[in-house]
Amino acid sequence: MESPPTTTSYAILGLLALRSWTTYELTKQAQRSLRWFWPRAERKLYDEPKRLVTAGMATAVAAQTGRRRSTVYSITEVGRRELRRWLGEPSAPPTLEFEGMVKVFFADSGSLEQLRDTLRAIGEEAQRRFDELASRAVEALRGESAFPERIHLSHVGLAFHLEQERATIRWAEWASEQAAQWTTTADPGSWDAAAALRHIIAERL
Amino acid sequence: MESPPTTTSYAILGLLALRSWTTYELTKQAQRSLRWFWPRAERKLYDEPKRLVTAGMATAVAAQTGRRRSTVYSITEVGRRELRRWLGEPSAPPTLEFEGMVKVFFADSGSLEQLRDTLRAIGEEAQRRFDELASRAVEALRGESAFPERIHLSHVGLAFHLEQERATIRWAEWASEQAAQWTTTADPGSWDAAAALRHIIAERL
DNA sequence: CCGTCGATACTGCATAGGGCAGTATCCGGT
DNA sequence: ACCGGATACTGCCCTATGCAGTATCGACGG
Repeated sequence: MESPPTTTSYAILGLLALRSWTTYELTKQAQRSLRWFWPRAERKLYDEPKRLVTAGMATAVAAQTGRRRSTVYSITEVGRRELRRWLGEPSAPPTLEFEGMVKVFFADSGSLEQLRDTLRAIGEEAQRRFDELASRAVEALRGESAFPERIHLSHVGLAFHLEQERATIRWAEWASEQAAQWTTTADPGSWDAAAALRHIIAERL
Repeated sequence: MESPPTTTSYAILGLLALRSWTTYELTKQAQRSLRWFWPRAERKLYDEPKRLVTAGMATAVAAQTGRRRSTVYSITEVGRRELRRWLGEPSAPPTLEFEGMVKVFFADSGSLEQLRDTLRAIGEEAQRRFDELASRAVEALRGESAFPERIHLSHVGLAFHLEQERATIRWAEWASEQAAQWTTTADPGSWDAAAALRHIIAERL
């Protein structure tokens, strides 16, 4: 690895610390767990383990299923040490990419109907994600987790994401109610901005 | 523009729909407003308006301050139409990149102290962002906004982000309390996973 | 026994995006 | 006359995404 390891490198390294995986398994696992807080395209997850091997943080063992080759990656002692060290480093602030919110923010270039649809879609998507997380939680309660010895860590993660999605669902409902009082997207009419804002600020702290 | 416009293209187009800007002003404005839901590096914001011009959605006018050149970009009628059309299209689901959460998720490869520090840093960062958003809200209440006719839209956005940060602050506190009960990062000891999870699920819905 | 389909197991390529360094100029204050 | 901060960008290298393409394997149906 000529260039220094990225957060993605350490995310993959973290998965290798749990057990050895083929790249294919690694991509599936990343979809299941990492997706929520470190989403990466499958394509990238095929490159990253190779970099870890170059850096001495992982080893690759070629496997065979009939004529089909596959590669099993495992963490090395160097890798464990590096991972441990990284866990003590300061983190980059979280970043959110939210296309729906871009549409809400520029809603005055479109119609009230478009805004309503955007808000509904945001709420529905959040509900879908909430349900997925909730069913993951229920599975864990039934002991159907892949790493039962790690449920304390997946629980705190789950709690965060459930909170986020729930906040989004409630916000989308509130925003729809507000927008319903507007004359057009560019003119809120008699809608009381100050009252709405006071409500927002009072609600928290 | 040979390749089709991206969400970033439309985000810039949205800003141009408000008024004309030099690229420099555009980057500052994007830092202020778009950063919260569509963060992009300054570098990218210098390229994007050129693409809009190529696509016929904006025009560039060269300006001069003494010997220093600058470019003022404005939206075209085609641009307004395109923006309006885009507002009616379905959006990509939101994605979150949260390095701190990667560290929490893999905390069992490190020490309890590292986990405590990570959770504290997450909470502090969320508090900082909350304060920044809150002061933005207070400015708006005092009528110090750059686009007073658009406060209804910035308010709904502000409400969302305040909610998110507040949820993060509360979660970081809760997670710290949970972690304080664990023996090590790999062993929660007598900590009751099921109780914690029921608490999480009961809390919402 | 053969075809198909979904899962496994990748690679190449074009483009978007990030981060950092570098190059200027302008303006206000000391 | 000089300095520092704001204005106004560009080049370069690397990360990351998305999509298409190439195979093989195993199960199931006809």
